[in-house]
Amino acid sequence: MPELPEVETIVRGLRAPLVERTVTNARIRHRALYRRGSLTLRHLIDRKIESVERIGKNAMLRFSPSGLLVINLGMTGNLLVCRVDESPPGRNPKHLHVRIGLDHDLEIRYYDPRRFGHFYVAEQCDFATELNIGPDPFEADRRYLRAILEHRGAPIKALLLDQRILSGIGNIYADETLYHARVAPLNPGEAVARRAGTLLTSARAILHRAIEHGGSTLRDYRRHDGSRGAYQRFHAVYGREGSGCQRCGTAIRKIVVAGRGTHFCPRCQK
DNA sequence: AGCTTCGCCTGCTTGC
DNA sequence: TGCAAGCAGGCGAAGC
Repeated sequence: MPELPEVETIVRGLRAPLVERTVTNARIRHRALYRRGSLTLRHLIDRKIESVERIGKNAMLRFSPSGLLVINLGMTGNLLVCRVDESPPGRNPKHLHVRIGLDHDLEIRYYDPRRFGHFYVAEQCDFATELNIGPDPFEADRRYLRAILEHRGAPIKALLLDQRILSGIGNIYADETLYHARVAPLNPGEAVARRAGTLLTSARAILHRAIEHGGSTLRDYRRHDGSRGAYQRFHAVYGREGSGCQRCGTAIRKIVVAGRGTHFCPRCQK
């Protein structure tokens, strides 16, 4: 489940091999991989990759003279760059859904077992309205978050997962952020609005440290070169139900919030 | 409008 | 051992 740290890691790895490359051809196996309103990948042929960026949990390529490609990796999406005739180890060809041919005999490959990912091609795009991407925790400030939380009654866990409010946080880092901030996941937004600054500080600390470790690899996620992230070793609550809280020893509990498995310490998160 | 639930999708785990 | 059911969840759509 690639979240901000995983996508940031992938994007950093793809930048050097991709910038200045020109698209020569493109094949996509399922039209359903396009997000609603997207142009086709063919629109990008003969355009040159100008930059490789991260927007929330999405990888984005900007092209010259114009155009952009936003890739959402869903839960199990994988991006890599390789030679056209190469078959990377550990990747099942039946999950290869998109190939974008480049000059220098390179190509971008998109593997995705569950096909929850989406491609979006456009000349330009308003991320907030067209793609539901708000500021990420490094861009947002305390006042912004507080103003939104103040009049929301949904559990803070659900609000942290809402990409329109803050982008980049998924299930793992929502739980880790709430633990770090000592905020209980079922607290309504309005009840924790005062703690918006703490939440942002915690999110940044968690995300920053995860990026330093190349993200978390649970099963499918791999870095652009096929290696695994290491941050899963530092998870304080995610996937640790039943074991002791690192701060107080109380057993970590797992409940369902907003349809997601939610892990927290019932004693030190209030 | 805000909140919750559902469905997409398939590999892995669990239970009989 | 083998098979079916259950579980995982990002995100958009539907329902309330």
